[in-house]
Amino acid sequence: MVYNHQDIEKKWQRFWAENDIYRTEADPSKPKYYVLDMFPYPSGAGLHVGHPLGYIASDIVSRYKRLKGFNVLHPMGYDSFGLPAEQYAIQTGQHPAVTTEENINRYKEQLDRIGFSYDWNREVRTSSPQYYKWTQWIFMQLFNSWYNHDEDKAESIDKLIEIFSREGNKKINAACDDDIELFDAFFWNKLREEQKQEILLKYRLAYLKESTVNWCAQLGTVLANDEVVNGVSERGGYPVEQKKMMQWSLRITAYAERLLQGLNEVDWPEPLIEMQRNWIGRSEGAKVRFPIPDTDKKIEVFTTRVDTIYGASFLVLAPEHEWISQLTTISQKEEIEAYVAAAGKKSELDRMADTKTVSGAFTGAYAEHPLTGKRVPIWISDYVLASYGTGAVMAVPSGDQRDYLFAKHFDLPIVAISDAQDISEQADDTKKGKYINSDIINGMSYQKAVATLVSTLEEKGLGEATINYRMRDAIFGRQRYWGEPVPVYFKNNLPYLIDEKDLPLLLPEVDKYLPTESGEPPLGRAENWKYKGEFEYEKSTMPGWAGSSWYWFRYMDPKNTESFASEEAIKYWKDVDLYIGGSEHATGHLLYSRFWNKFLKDLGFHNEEEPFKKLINQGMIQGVSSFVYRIVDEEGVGTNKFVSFGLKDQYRTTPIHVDVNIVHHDKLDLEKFKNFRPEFKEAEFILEGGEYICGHEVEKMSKSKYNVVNPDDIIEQYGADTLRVYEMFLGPLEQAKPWNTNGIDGVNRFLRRVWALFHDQDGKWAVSDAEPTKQEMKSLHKIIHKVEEDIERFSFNTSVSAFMICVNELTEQKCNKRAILEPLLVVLQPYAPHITEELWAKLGHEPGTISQAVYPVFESKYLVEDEFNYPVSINGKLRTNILMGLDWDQQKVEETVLANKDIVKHIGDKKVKKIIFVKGRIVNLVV
RNA sequence: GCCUAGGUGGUGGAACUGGUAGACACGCAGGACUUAAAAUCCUGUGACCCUCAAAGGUCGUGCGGGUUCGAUUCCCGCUCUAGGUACCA
Repeated sequence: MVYNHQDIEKKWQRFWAENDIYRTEADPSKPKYYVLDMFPYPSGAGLHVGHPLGYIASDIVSRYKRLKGFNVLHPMGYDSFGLPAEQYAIQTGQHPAVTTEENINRYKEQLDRIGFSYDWNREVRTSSPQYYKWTQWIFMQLFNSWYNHDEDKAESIDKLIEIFSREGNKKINAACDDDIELFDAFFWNKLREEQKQEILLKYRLAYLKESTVNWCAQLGTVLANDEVVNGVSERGGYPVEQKKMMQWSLRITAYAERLLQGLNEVDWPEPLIEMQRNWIGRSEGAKVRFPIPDTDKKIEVFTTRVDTIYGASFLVLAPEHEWISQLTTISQKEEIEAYVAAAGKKSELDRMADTKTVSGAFTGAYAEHPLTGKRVPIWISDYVLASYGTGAVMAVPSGDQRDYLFAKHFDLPIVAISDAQDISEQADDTKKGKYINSDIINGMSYQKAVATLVSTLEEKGLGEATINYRMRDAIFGRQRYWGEPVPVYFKNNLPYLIDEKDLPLLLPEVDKYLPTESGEPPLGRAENWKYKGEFEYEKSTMPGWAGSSWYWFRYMDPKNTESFASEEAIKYWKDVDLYIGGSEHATGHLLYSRFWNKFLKDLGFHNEEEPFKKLINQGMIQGVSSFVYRIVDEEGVGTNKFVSFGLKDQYRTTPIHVDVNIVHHDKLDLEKFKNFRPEFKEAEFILEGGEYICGHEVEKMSKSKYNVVNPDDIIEQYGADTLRVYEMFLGPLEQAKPWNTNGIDGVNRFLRRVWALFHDQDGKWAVSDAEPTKQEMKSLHKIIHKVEEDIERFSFNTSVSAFMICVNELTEQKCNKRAILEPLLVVLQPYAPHITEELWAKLGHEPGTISQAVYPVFESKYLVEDEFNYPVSINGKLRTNILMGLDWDQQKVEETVLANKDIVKHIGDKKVKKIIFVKGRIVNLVV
């Protein structure tokens, strides 16, 4: 019987589903292992061959860990709220829920064909009310919490109210809005309910505030910082402008320090950790206040170089700074207003593109230098960003290149502050040398100067050491339809949570998915949509990342109606041991998830500071586009003649993308090409060696480039097992690589050889119960050891190679012995589950047990000692070229060889060709 | 500019803590089976030199140095590629 992948794979996939083979239950008698894939957004295009790469890797790890006796949680679900379904709904009127359902079904079908070991009983969909009920519920907890910096955790808002009514807010060290005013208990207790709510809103972790947001007019919504890339929207690439709006935000900045510290305890790729560090952007420095004479105002600046304070010859405010209009003198009013208006009109993109030209305007006002008391002019310029620090800087032209250019341009004083500085051509930010022109720190070194200045400023009440973070609070509202409704209603213009009993707050039906005529979000179209028939609901919905910020908890207990996951389930499954997904989520999903995880920990729902202990970024699989070369006539018009790649230089040609599915090994299938597009029906070809050879190029996989390879086609032709093994064989998991099918035949051949081991030349089942030879045992144990080692370090490509070697060796030895083949199937099962299931069942085992049961293959009794261990090199460390990885007694071997230096001819059964000595030590044995 | 990762045959890639560089696979060449093709199997395959052959030699992991008995691996400088990030004070 030949290996028929189509029948075998269908048969086992059905068997697994019908018998619920991969069902997982919490089982305290077994150690748990949680393997998570970043769940997909089910787009209309379906899966291409790049998507399953990470899923295959995680599936291999899952199956392997099961074999090792772990209780493995390996779920899959859908991040099913999102823009494309809504855009489609706007165009067609089709409800996004319908589109989403269809797409999910298609995804499920495609995923099932690859043979994953997901427990589909645990599937989650972020857009289902049973799921988003709990997303809303977590939002309510955020609304009901504040961040206590003294305890370094989130606490209930009730506790805050209690403190307010007892002693006001003077002793509170909270994460809050920066316009807080201090009050005592007496003041608080006298306030009306609305006034209290207004103040509390400034402390809540989910809060509503007038803030500058990234507004994308084309998408009709605001975007979070991580959703804006290079000044345009991440989705669609539309322009984004700054706009002031009342917006829901999450106070993620309260967690900045913990988010940073947590990075030290996770096992993540270094680039990703670095990205998050940069995004959080911690910088140590000082806040310094420059008083404005004749007022009680002080301009606060943030600087990382207080030591240069004596070189501060002017202040610069961002054009958006809120005091500008008050500061500006009458004579400067016109100029300033013109500048502010011009800066406001500039898009983020323009502002970034033009960093060379120096521009700015003088307000006419002066501040007082906090240490020298000298008059310091106040300027505005767009090189100062409103969103960073305090939106104002003290300009030190001698130490900062931007300040230097500004000073040169507007002829402002440049004061050297160190004797080691060279400021003739440009600013010099050296910390070396002795300070000059710097009064109290003259002659000091950097460290001492900073300490002296900070204490002096603190004494005067004009500054203090501080830590500034680049990260901003996360804008949480979206003016969209297809997202979770925010469980909030308004009374007297103030937000209140709906009753927990009323969760989930269902997404209402609307007639169209567009904003209302009055500019309200689509939910404004819902008729009679009022809380208790009376109060207006919040009309914006949650952003795409809301549902994905806690989903790994839901998999632990997906059907729970009492809580987001039961205490027992969380206690057992704890956290994600291995998380596999793309690096594009570095500053979005992965940051927000860590934030929600820490928040839920603070509330006592679990005990893990970090949700994802180990994380792997699978590399992107790019497409390889194929080209045919159409001959162009004198006028430059394309003919219907196509010339093969090697001969194209003899003609005038234009390259045309051709569907990669009709090209194999760069050779074009001429008949299929003629049917590719009607215009090619009568195509003629100039061949080389009887073949038409195509050119190729690596590009991103996309429909328009005809280079999308669909896993279904590969599975149809070669089978899911081949696809799985081949994707692993392609190269290191974390590396980006182009898809090509050039090597797939080799992998397919390997699987057929596995099949052939169990059959004789006529294709009849032929497995013997004979005792294996030492040679055969050696081949087997090499692979067992190698697979274990490779999976532990996520080096899947090398174990595929090892499998090939193993099968070649066994084939050569004509080994058809059960004692060898049975364990071989077990270790191969994670990579190729279908073919191994089939052979496993034929060996007389209960179907399904291979992927379910713990098999003692990895236990030591299967590892035979000593006799397989041959040293190859001896020098403190061992290399085993003959046998991979098995331990051997180094000292013993070394002693033996040294004692018999002249007569050693064999080690084990290997002939020693050469003993290499260096300085009397054996460095290497050539065998 | 800054941060991070990387540069190995015709190709994808091995070489895990410094120890025979190029495993495994693709491709290519030759052969077997076949009327023929496909499939399958066998042999060869880094470059160069030498040899009828066996054998042997030299060079070789982006470039230039260094440490070492020995470097793809460690150190210094440069260069190129990919990803991230940027008036962040």
